[in-house]
Amino acid sequence: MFKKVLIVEDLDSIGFGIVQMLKQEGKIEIVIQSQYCDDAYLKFLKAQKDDLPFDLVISDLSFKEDHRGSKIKSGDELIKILKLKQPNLKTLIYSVEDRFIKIRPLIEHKLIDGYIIKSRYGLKNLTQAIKDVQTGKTYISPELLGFMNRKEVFEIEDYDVNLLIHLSNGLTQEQIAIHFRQNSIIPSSVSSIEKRLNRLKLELKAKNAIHLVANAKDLGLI
Amino acid sequence: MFKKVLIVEDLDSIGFGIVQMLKQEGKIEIVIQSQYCDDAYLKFLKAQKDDLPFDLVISDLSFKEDHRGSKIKSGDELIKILKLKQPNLKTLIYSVEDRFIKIRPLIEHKLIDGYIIKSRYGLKNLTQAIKDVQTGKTYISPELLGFMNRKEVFEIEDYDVNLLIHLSNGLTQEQIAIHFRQNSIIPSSVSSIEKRLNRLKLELKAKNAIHLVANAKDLGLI
DNA sequence: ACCTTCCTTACGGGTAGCCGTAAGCACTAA
DNA sequence: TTAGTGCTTACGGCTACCCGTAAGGAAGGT
Repeated sequence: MFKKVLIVEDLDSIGFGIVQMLKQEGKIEIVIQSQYCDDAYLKFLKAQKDDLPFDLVISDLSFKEDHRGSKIKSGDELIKILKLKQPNLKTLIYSVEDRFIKIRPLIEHKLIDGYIIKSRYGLKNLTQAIKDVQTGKTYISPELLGFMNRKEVFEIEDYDVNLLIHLSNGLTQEQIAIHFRQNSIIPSSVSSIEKRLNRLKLELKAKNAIHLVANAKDLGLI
Repeated sequence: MFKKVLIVEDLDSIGFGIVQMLKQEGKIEIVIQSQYCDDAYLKFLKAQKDDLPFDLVISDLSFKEDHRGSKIKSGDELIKILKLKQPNLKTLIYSVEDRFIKIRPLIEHKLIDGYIIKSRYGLKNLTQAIKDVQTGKTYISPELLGFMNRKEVFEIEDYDVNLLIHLSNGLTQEQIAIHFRQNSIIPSSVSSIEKRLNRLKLELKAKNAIHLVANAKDLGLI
């Protein structure tokens, strides 16, 4: 049974909802809440130092920037750091993000013990996830299970994403080639860039460059 | 003082958070919750029929589709219908949407009595909004106030949005022209389409068509 | 009627992108 | 060494797009 849980969630309505729910369930002794990744990190260190470490962290993925700039920008970054400090820590992500392309790396790299999509029944799924993780299992939201077995490995590398970003910023292929050459990114020739874009158009089923960038944005690639 | 409030919010964690908060405040007698626009509409009609109508509706803007298809797709649609049924109804939108281009029409058309952005302090703002609306005022989230006075009227019409959507779907200007001609949308010539796109590129500060579509997507125009 | 203005449309020259072909180069296996 | 493979690069023809110019037409004012 988890004793001490850290909730990291920027939106107060959701954080409040989770905390209230956990309190009503009444199974977890200490529930601490934080609205900033950096603040969560400090609370985590403090707890370790006081010899009262957390045994579960539930975090959102993306956090709005505000006047307090945060050094840690996202939930997966935060968890990566926390796991380094305390490898036996259990971690859950609770996020509206439902694009599998964003979620898959988190699961495959065994960064997290569960991924719950914030949905109509997200809270219910979250309580189930907590139970599963307690018994050593991994929890994946039911919406995602259908994707888990398909491997259709989108062979999209950082290079491709980089290329698409430059394209979406209005650079011509020529300009991208020059930029790549200046920054020693290979391949850098216009010809190779064309070739890459062709492959991407095939993979993302795009008719032309505009369509390609639009699809990449919809998928959350860029 | 509001007696009966309807909360329309698909994500259970948020709906739960709002309801718990209102209960703790203890100023509203009846709080009813719904996770679907269609269901909310039915509950609303039922309340009218029973002569116990709602006097405030707090709704999200966008709702995830799920196995139950909903006829009413968004919070603003819902509110539009409810206001027809009961013109004195007070309405608030509570949403993560913070792009002013999406929010402005709701405010300008006097569709809503307040807009609260779900943020770190969204719940606090929501309670303030409820108070303001009770006294006949309109509430706008502080994040938006800076934009309210600027009018820099983006002269972007449905025609332009339509055009951008076709473009983002990979149609060539030629194909769009043919489509427009077939559907009696004017102007329909390639030349006019080029001219429109030029104007849009100026307004959205885009270097080329790819950049234009990317910017339009970021702004939430398409 | 005539002119002005605004919008739509047409056309033509220059440019970026698309597509196929092929040369250059590194690495591997026979 | 030689042949084969895979990746990068170069080039040329074709298409789509970009941009300026100008003709045609509708609406409104004098």
